[in-house]
Amino acid sequence: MQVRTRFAPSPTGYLHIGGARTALFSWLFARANGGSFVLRIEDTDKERSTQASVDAILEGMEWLGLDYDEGPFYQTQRFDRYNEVIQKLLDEGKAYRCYCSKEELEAMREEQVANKQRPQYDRRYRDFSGEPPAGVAAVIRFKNPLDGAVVIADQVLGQITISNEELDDLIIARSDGTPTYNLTVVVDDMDMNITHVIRGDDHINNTPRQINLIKALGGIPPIYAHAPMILGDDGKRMSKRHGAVSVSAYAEEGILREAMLNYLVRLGWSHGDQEMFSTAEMLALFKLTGINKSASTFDVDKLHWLNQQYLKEADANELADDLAKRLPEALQAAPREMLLQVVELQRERVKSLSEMAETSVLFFQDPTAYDPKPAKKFLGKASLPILTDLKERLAQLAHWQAEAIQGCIADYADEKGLKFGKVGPPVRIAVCGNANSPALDQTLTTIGQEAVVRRLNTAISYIENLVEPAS
RNA sequence: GUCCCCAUCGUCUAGUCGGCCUAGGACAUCGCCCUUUCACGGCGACAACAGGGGUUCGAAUCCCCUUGGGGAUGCCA
Repeated sequence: MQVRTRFAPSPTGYLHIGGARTALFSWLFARANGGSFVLRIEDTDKERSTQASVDAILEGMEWLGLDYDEGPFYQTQRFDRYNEVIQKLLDEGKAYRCYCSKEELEAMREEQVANKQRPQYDRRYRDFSGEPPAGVAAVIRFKNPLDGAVVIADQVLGQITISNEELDDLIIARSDGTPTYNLTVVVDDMDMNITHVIRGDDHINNTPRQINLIKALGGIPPIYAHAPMILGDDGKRMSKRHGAVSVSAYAEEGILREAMLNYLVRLGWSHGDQEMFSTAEMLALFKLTGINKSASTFDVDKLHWLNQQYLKEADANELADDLAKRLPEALQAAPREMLLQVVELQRERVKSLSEMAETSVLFFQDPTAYDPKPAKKFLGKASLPILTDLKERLAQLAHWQAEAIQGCIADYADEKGLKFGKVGPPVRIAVCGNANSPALDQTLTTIGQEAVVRRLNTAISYIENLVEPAS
């Protein structure tokens, strides 16, 4: 059997973490089994669907590298087909028109809740044959079986049984004639020959309705696999409240694609104790049975850790390209060689590319201010002779290389009977503006002799102009 | 309220059909080491089988109940 999976988002927002993981699972399962992966946009809710959301979802998928073999199909372009199916159901007596208004249904629900009954449409029009009320636009409802039960053989949750008594006659076409979700999913999954439906377990409750619908249409239900939800750090369903939940926000932050995929795949799925998975490994190891049953919580710290791991391994040229783009505009023309050096110095020190860009400005631009705390400590009158002497020596260094620079500073410290810890920090603050920069010798090497000397001069005049505090 | 699902460290999880689990790994946190800073790295510490009943020679693993959490209960998907 040719495996066919699908990802079927509704375009009512960006591609969020949960959706991305569902897509990843579907994609992995299709690819791992030599099957096809279909993308379908479920845009039947015209009120909430937007083109911007479609674009955002497509972009997110592309960034993640989740390529699809067919689609994107848009449900709004398949209304003729849905109407055909609805008509067929009507003709066969498997569906009927219901003339209840939204207000009536609302009142019915309220009364049932007040009487501690389960809210359910009372099927008053199920066998109606009289004269329909005038001026009411009907909805079309599916005649759900009245007894028996639906059994779902879920690939991750196991067997789930739901009594038909719990299910009411769901609306398959709105009063304006447009089809609703449960109908369109069923028609599409059948028409597109979907064999495995992998989706979030918030859909578990829809599954028995859909199975009943499929059976009424003479189809064979696909195999279902409901992945647990991803929750925010407060245990609630992920939403904007929890900070960045869109995949593209992480792309912007400078999370590597590989890190994102790795994080996503480990959220609710595991293979023993293994933490790191390349895409190839995921494809080789992914199985639906490895998916967890319980919901998991999104943890951005672990994502960042993973990102750092991938940053260490990433291609230097690609990182340099990205770094240049993220630098302030005036600095983007920095020499390639220098960008590559900066990447090497920074890749182990940062958790994201945006952080790398922020902390790398100092290589390309003289400090515009000194970090107050370390400046107060190391850029005082006491440092003046050190900086002045070192500036002279560094300016005369014939070979501007890390080893020579290191030797120059160390020799100076030796001669003066100073510890390196007395000499290094003032130079660091003077040149970098702050106290947390990469190894001093390599940093100076990368910044370049001319700029270093210039920066030391600036720091020297800064100190000379300091108003000596009354002591 | 009703229905469905879930339940191991703060978080992600390991835990092949009950014994090798005085519960392992990773992130986070905290120490120590490395180090001119910050990181990286190394070593170590802290930290969990929700509770109660069973079944069994033996249960984190099986059953039941309770509790807790999530989802659904839409002319949203």
